[in-house]
Amino acid sequence: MKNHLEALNKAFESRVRLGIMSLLMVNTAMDFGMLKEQLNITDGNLASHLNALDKLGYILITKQFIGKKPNTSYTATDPGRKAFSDHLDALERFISRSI
Amino acid sequence: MKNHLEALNKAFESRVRLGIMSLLMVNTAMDFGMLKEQLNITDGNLASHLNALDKLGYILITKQFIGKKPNTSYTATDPGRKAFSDHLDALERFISRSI
DNA sequence: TGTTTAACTTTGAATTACAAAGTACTTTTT
DNA sequence: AAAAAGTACTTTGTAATTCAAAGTTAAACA
Repeated sequence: MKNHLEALNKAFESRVRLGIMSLLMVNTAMDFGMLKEQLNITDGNLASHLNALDKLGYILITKQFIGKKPNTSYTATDPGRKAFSDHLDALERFISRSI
Repeated sequence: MKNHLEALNKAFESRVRLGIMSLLMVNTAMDFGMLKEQLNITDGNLASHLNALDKLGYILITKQFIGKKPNTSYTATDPGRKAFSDHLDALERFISRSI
């Protein structure tokens, strides 16, 4: 596929993963509950998308206890930030050619 | 889903349909062969995506003969242009909040 | 001991995407 | 006239993706 289109990252074609990554670009870290609330999806669905991003090395998962409660927090890795940023660049180039 | 994300149009989540519509925004009309060459996909795949866009009323299909050869050409309809433009706006708003 | 909370994992169903093969109709080639 | 090729599909079958719902684990609270 020509037209800058192949520069789009398949990982970010899903709205959920696009949402997760954009949240993790703005916020240095977010925990499971915060993501779930922002994205308004079921926990199983969220977990599976987080798992996909983790497998790609785009996010870092940190499990800890806050007080007595388990808390898992997610951060974008450098490769993740790079990949997302590249994707946004591709989208921007793409848009500016399409208007 | 919050964060402007629900404003994204599901029809344009696919790279192929994104590509088709962007080509039809720039070029007033394109025929099957041109689209196939630009997008570099099989004809069956292209036909099914064109069919999806047609069902949504986003493109107009015109069948004719050019010389002795059958020629089908595709144009973006006004609702199609509007929908695509709205999608790009949503993407832009989304991107500017994510960098 | 039983229930709740957090963060999953598993299951299953529905949708989507795609390549490859087949089709219809016409034209060109032999 | 018969065979091959071109255009634009449609059909078929498979693989991948997405999601909700239910089940799981482990600790904490009542």
